[in-house]
Amino acid sequence: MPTEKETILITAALPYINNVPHLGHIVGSHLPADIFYRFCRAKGHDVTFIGGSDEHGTPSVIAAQELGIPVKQLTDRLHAIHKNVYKKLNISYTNYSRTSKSIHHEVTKDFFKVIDAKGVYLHREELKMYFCQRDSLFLPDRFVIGTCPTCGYTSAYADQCETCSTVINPGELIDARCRICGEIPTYKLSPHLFLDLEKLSKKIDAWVESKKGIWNNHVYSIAKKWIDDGLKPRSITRDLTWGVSVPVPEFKNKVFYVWFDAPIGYITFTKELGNQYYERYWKNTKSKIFHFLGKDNIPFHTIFWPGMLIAHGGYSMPYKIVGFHYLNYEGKKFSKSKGVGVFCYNILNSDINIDTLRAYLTSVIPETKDSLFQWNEYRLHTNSEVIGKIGNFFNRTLNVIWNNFNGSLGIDAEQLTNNDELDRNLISSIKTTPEEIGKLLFKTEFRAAYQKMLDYAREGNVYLDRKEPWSLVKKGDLESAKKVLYITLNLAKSLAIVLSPIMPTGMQELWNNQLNFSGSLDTPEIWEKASKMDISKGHRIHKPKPLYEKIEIEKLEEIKKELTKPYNLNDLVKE
RNA sequence: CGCGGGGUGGAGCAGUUCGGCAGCUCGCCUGGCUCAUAACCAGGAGGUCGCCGGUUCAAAUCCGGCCCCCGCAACCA
Repeated sequence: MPTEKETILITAALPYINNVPHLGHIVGSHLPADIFYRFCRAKGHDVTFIGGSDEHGTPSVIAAQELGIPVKQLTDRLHAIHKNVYKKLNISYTNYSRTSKSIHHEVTKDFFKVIDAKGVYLHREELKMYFCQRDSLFLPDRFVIGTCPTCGYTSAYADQCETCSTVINPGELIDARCRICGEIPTYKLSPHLFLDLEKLSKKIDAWVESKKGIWNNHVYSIAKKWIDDGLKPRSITRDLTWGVSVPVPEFKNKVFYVWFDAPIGYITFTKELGNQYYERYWKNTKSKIFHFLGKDNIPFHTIFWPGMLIAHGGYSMPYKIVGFHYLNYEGKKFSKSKGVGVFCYNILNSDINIDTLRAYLTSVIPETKDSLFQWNEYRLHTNSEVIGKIGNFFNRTLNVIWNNFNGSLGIDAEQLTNNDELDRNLISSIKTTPEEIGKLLFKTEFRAAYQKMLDYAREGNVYLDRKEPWSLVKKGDLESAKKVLYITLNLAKSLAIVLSPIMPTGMQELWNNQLNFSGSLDTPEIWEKASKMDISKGHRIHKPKPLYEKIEIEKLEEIKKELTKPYNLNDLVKE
């Protein structure tokens, strides 16, 4: 039965480019989005996967300034690193772009102009801001440092003290000075544009309400709570030069707030692929847009971004906001400043197996609460689950066929007569399990789906142990042995397909070089084949060999050392 | 009393809607088996279900109070 073909756009949260990504970023959006994308493609949906670097905003400007380089150089360099890291991890973006591109500036301005022309959802307000006379620049709060009125920390920001976490109100900071030049800033009025979320509140609420049961509970609750607390107008402009300039004469020296321009990137990066993509996903009420992101991003994707879309009125609304919790590292938080964690820059030069890393990470995707990355768990997972259960099943099936039947069984499903209960159970499992796994994946329940894949492999192992085809061969009962192996060979084919979204490289190698099937596991609608017993009579496999290497403790130490090596941002962006 | 999510053997989770012997996978120990990169089978150790109190024949589950972790708190993104 062919499933209904859906039109699906998948996005992973745009990583903010003031540093290199760590594993928490990978597991919290890029990886699940990629698994989902690969699954949807295999299922035959019309699907596209986009993302890109979020380059604008104060933190990049400050980071660049501290390194003494132009901000463009910083983001050029970091964008390249991000792009390479995702490629290395087999994150198969259809388009991984960046917000500094001119097309994005145009799309953002157009988006703004449509809202502006309606004259309903935007208004201006004067804000009292720090202003540096020497730089003749309004200073965002993070550009102003001074002494915290609560704890006396001398490098506190104007909005919040990093040491004692106190929120500092405008004007309270002692000895305020410009972070760029050290000058004592004045305080003066600056006009800004605001998006009136209060006015949009009812519509946002109705939309959120319609997502009950589709979104995960915590995503729905967070959105609902924000609305119940009362939405307030939010400024969408900043006194910076790095960003998308505001196409209004009065605001010509300002840029859009990064949180205004960044989500519009989802539209830009689709449009970049061609107008037909843009029309199909963003101008089509039937398209389903899935946003994958970490929990810190939930309010922005459930409130602010939909508010923008409603105010604009001309685009499809997101279908599902898939929010994840955080991954911790060996019991601590990932921290770039403290050097805790795995920094993906190191992955570029590492020979760590990407499939097994992806598999372990899938098993700890923080779907319902924060979870833990632990090196030894990675080793154990690889050795006992990926190799012991999955790899071993492939290996023993293929080896027995190779060693005793010269790689070809010479039968097909027609010859499966006189099946006993064990045979019937496994055959029935092949017919139904891929669909069950698919349902879980479509519901973005990745851990449960992966667990089912492992159980599926286990079923094959148990069947082999019960049937002992190697003993049947010894006894001379070749017909029975062939039957058993024909069923397990079909299971192997099925497993390769369902596992491919998580372990794309190894499964593809198995598919072509060992199972000896042609073509790619990316082929649309290949998922249907996973529930078929359709291997032909004359099919001949190739010589089997192990797909993955076991990780010994010494090897683990080596990988760990390599991947946790501290890096110097300065060296990465200046070379 | 700011809000939300979470707290169940070492790890990841299910069970809480609607109370009924605390379960699954991995790890650890013992034994069996062996085609395979040691899978599978049998057995075992390991838990105050965050804490305190209440309701009940019976509480992980219902009620009240509290603690801890994480995120958010709108000019950090």
